[in-house]
Order: sequence, then structure tokens, then C-alpha cells
Amino acid sequence: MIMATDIKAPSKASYVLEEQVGFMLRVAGQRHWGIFQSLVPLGLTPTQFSALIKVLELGECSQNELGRKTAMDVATIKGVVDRLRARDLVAVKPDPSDKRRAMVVPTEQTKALAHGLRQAGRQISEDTLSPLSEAERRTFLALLAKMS
Amino acid sequence: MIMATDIKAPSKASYVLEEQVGFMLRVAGQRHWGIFQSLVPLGLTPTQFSALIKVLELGECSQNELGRKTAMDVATIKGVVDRLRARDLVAVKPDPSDKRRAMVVPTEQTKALAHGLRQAGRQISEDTLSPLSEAERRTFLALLAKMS
DNA sequence: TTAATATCGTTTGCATGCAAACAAAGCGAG
DNA sequence: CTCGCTTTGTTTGCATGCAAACGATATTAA
Repeated sequence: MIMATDIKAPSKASYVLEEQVGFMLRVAGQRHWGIFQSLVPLGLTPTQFSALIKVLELGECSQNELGRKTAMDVATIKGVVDRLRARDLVAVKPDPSDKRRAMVVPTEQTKALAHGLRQAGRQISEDTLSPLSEAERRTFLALLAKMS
Repeated sequence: MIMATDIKAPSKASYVLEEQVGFMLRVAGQRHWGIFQSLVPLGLTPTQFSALIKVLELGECSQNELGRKTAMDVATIKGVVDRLRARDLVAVKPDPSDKRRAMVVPTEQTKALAHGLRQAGRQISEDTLSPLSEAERRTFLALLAKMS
């Protein structure tokens, strides 16, 4: 486990690694990942969780489109869908009107979990933003949106 | 009586994936990664770059300590150091006073690259933050630091 | 209709990123 | 000095994350 106290910044160098936005984004992501792991049901990963939430929202979605809507590469979304399918959290069926397409749909088990998943998601976001005040959270999310 | 709040979507209960901090951190990281790839010398990855910058700053560092100071797991830093060593960007030598330790040092080639690496790093951070004004950048980095 | 183009999905390869189990070496209390 | 604990590094396993090349299918333009 990486501890925050392990990272110390020298103050006078011309290039301070710890002050660079890329480094800080990576560390913030690590902290979020830890919070995510402790609160998410079923041991889902962030990408698996995102895919489930999105496919629940859409009801039905081609694999590639699901990847685009969850910001995942085609190779990444394939692996995610494969693992979700192996756990019977989504099903894949052919699209009669397009033989290339693999339509992804949530299973009944997943539909029953929907409320709990969203509840966990809200708590994860809440805990991740807990170092910030309400006003700071709004500011941070607005600026983060500009960077996406 | 019917209130306006009865008609509007229950924002407390909804869950919009694209507005969650974890999702946005991941997408912002992806954008940064693209900028990084287009500007970094030698095709270095962000973790390889971080390790090089840090070992140049320290001059000499045990492998585990290098991992802690760059926010990398012991397994991750091992892979990074292995790949840097394979490209002759760092060298590893034993510590006479502690037989467990593998001391990592930059090679001459890396020392010669130091200035260019830091210059590229500054440009990468600049480009990543380009959607924000100067004031917004200071605010964003300050809040991001609180989240790390 | 045919040919060029675009889209969908798969596969391979490389590089993180972390948990867990493990071995070797150092250290501190008794 | 010895036992227990800590630290350092390694290895394995799993899951992203993306580039690139590929085949199959759709769509569009000539």
C-alpha cells in the first residue's frame, strides 16, 4: 500500500515531480481506487462498474458503443464485457439487423442489483471528495470537467 | 398542491456516470496520457519518466524507496526499473551496507538527458492544463493536491 | 453493380497497477 | 546471542489500458 507520507516534495528544484498535474492525477486516482475497492459490491473494478451502470441505463447497447460511452478502448471493453459475461452480470446476443454487432444487455441479477450499485457509487464519490468542502467540490468537479 | 420539485428529476436519487469524480479522473488521465505520449522523449511511459526524474533528483536510491517516492507499488517499480535498466537508462548496484538493497542510479546517458526531460515535463503539464486559465490552474492544482 | 470507405469486433503485444505469498537480510528486545 | 518483527526485493495472478493489424460486415459513391 502506498502511503501519502511516503511522498515528500523538495521545494527548490526546477521541476518538482510531485507538483505536476499528471503525477497528481495518478495519485488521486490511486486514492479513489482504494475507496472504490472498499465500497463496491461484488468486488467489481471501476471499469466493470462503469460498464454495468451504463448498460443498465441504456438497457441494450452494442459492445463498441458501450466502450465509447464509458471511455474505454475497443480492446479494453472487450475484456470487461468478457469478464462480466463470465460472472453472468451481462448477456451478449446477436443483432439481427447487423451481423457484426454484439448487443450487450443486463441480466436479471444485474437489474436487481441496480439500486445498490448506484447507492454504492454515490457513496464512493462522496468519500473520494471528502477532503473538500461543498463549495470546493463544485469548483473541483467543474474544473475537472474542463480537463476531460 | 403540486410543487415544482415534484416534477423535476430527483437529482439526489439519480446517478450520472459521467459526473462522478472517479470517472472524470479516469478520463482526464487518459487525455493527459495522450499529451504525454506526443511530447515525451524516447517513448517513455509516465511511470518510467517519473522514476527517471526522481532518480536524477536523488542521484542514488534503493528500488523500494524509489517506488514510494514515485507512488508505485513494489511490484510496479520493479517492472519499471527492469525496463529502464534494459534500455540502459538506469543502473542497479548492490548496497555494501545492506545486502537486501538494490541501489538504482542514473547512467551517463540519462544525466545528459536530464534537462530535456524536465523541459518536456514542463510542456506536458502546460498542455494538459491548457483548458484552464491561470487562476483556474492554481485553484485546480490546489484542490487536486487535497485529493491526493 | 461495383469499388472504396467506414464500422464492428477480435487478437496480440506491451506496460502499468495492485494483492498476496514468499525468501532473504537487518534490527531490537530480552 | 537468539527470537520476533520489520524491511527489501521477487514472483505470480488478475485486470486494466492502448496501439496496431486483421477479418467480416455495412454503407456510400461512382
